[in-house]
Amino acid sequence: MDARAEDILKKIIVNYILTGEPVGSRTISKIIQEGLSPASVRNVMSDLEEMGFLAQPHTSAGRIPTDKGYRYYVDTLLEPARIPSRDRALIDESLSKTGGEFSEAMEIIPKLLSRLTSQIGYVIAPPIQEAVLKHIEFVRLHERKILCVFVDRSAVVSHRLLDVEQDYRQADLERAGHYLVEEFAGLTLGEIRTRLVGLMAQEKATFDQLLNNAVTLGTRYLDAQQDDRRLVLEGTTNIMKHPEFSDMETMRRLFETFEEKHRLVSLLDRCISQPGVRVVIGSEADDPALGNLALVASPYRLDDRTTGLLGILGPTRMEYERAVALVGYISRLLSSLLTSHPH
Amino acid sequence: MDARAEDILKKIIVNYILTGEPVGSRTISKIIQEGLSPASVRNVMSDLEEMGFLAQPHTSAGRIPTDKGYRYYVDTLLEPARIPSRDRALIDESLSKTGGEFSEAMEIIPKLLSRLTSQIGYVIAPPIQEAVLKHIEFVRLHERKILCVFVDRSAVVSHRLLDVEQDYRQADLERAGHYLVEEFAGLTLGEIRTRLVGLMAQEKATFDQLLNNAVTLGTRYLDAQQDDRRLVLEGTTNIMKHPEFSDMETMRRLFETFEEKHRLVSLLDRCISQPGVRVVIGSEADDPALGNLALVASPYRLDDRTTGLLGILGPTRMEYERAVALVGYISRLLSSLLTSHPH
DNA sequence: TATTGGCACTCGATGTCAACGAGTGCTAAT
DNA sequence: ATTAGCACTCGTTGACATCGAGTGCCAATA
Repeated sequence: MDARAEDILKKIIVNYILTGEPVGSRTISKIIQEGLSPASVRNVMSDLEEMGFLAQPHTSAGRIPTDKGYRYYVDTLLEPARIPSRDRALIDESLSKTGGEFSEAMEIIPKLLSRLTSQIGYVIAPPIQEAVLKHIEFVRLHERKILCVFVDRSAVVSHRLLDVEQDYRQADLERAGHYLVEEFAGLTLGEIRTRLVGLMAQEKATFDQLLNNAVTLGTRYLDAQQDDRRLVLEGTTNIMKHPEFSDMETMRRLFETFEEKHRLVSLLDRCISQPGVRVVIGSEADDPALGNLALVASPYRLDDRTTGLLGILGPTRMEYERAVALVGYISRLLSSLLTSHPH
Repeated sequence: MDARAEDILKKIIVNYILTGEPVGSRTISKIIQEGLSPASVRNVMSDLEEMGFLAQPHTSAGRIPTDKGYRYYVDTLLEPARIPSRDRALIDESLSKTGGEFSEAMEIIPKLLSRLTSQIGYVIAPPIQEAVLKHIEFVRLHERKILCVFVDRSAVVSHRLLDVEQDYRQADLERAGHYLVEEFAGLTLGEIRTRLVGLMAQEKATFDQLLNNAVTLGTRYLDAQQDDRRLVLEGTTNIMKHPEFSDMETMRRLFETFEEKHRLVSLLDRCISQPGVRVVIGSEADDPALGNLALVASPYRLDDRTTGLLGILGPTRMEYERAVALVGYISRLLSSLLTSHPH
């Protein structure tokens, strides 16, 4: 792949992203620096097609990028874009309004991403196992039913109904909650689980009633705890604006996917490994529902752990430069907010 | 409107609901009991059109019902349908699994409605003012930030961040929470607000610190409390199955409406007044986004207050008999579960 | 040897036209 | 009051021609 071919590939992709129309040799010939005739451009295009970077919708149409073409573009040809200062101002202001409170950032960031890109914005919260205990509370609802409310350090609240065998008194439940907070506040759920298992292993008889309750209820809660990570999507309707999704049936399946959030989460999760912005294009995400969608994702750090993910989701034909720049900027900003601040 | 016209109107509507095609005079002539020629049927149809019950998509097509036609059908011609016993079994089983726990019924019922009708199912929770205090808890997050967690008797949990002027100690917060529970458990938020206002009115100096904290925080929480009612929608993608919604732009606006839930809530709220199943058809809900949608709604009772709503939302061309029967049955069943059970 | 002008060819998009048929409204006969 | 008959309407379908953007290939060119 020589420099000229790269240049032409890039121009085709940029043009196609802009217009949505297959682009022909004449168009490229006109915008190219060194005067090249359409015929020459055609030769190059033909090569690019043979290499799998371009495709023709039909014989007498121009070329459009394939997923492989986008891939090459994103990996090799992408130039870092500057974020317009008004966008940057909006981001800075919105994020500072959260006061570094993670639970609020979870709401705002997908909205921000969606609004700035006209695509779908999303955020995935860190796995629940890494939530840090701030407060836990058991409330007796009636005879055998207890509500457990868990508060994470970042003010994320989750709760769960527990069916228990015996009838606890509310006062005992409170003491159990207190005990757990005293003992485990500041630890992650994962760590707490380990400790509880350890305690369980010790001989049960040595426990006093309080301890016993606390351990039992704590374990019950952790067991009931699903392994789901909260996912917030915003701007799903934006996808309907793109003409490439005019088929109702595909559309419907796509929206069903959006509703089954866990599927999306597990898909997105695979991107979390390395830091920095990553782009997954269409078929690379081996999920048929995401047929011609691409996603731009970046992990963010919370306390020097990189466990959450944020980004955008849109048609493969999207403005990658802008998207990558925005996602990168927001994830860096969020990370710094979350680590500088007490939460 | 004589009996024969009614009969014909009904047959047209039933047929149209079934097939989705405009229905012509021949079709009706064939299925009518007393032999009537197509020509006679045409005369009646012409009258019905003049009266505004039917319309023609174009001159050489059959007739389709207008909103007014559906209205007449629903009000006058609808015969109570029996619910297939397998559906009934499914409903009974699903609802009994909730154990009468309202918070769980909120999840299950819209799914049930959506699944049984292939439309959109929804439930609106009672207004927050009527929530009955079971437990309240204040958690100090940091200096000026407090998290308030509220638990309703039906295990519905809601929470809110409060910015406060002074730095409370966690122990004080706990005592304040306790005090509120002791004093006000079993009262609705509305009632509690009244009492708190009363307490505030008494001379502040007479309060001890504990009381003072409790009153202040309680009031702060109630003030921060938005007046939003929780709405759960399920099966929104079902709407895409219907050919009458093939236009992407309309579709997009519709889905945006679904996302702005408060708009839907206020729309649905208007139906809450009288008991029993109600049907609102298309234009009657003066919201352009719901263009050719109809909704079937029934309030349900929680403790002899009828304040929640449940039902389905679908195209005006829907099986009203089935829908009305299902919504009625489920709302009656839910009401009885919620009043017989301790929650 | 790389580039380019020229040219035949492909194929979707657009438009026109006729045939079809489902359905209507009207009128005159029953 | 009902209905058979008939002319009329109008969306749908398919055939066909035209247009034009774009291609592939080849021979000429620098």
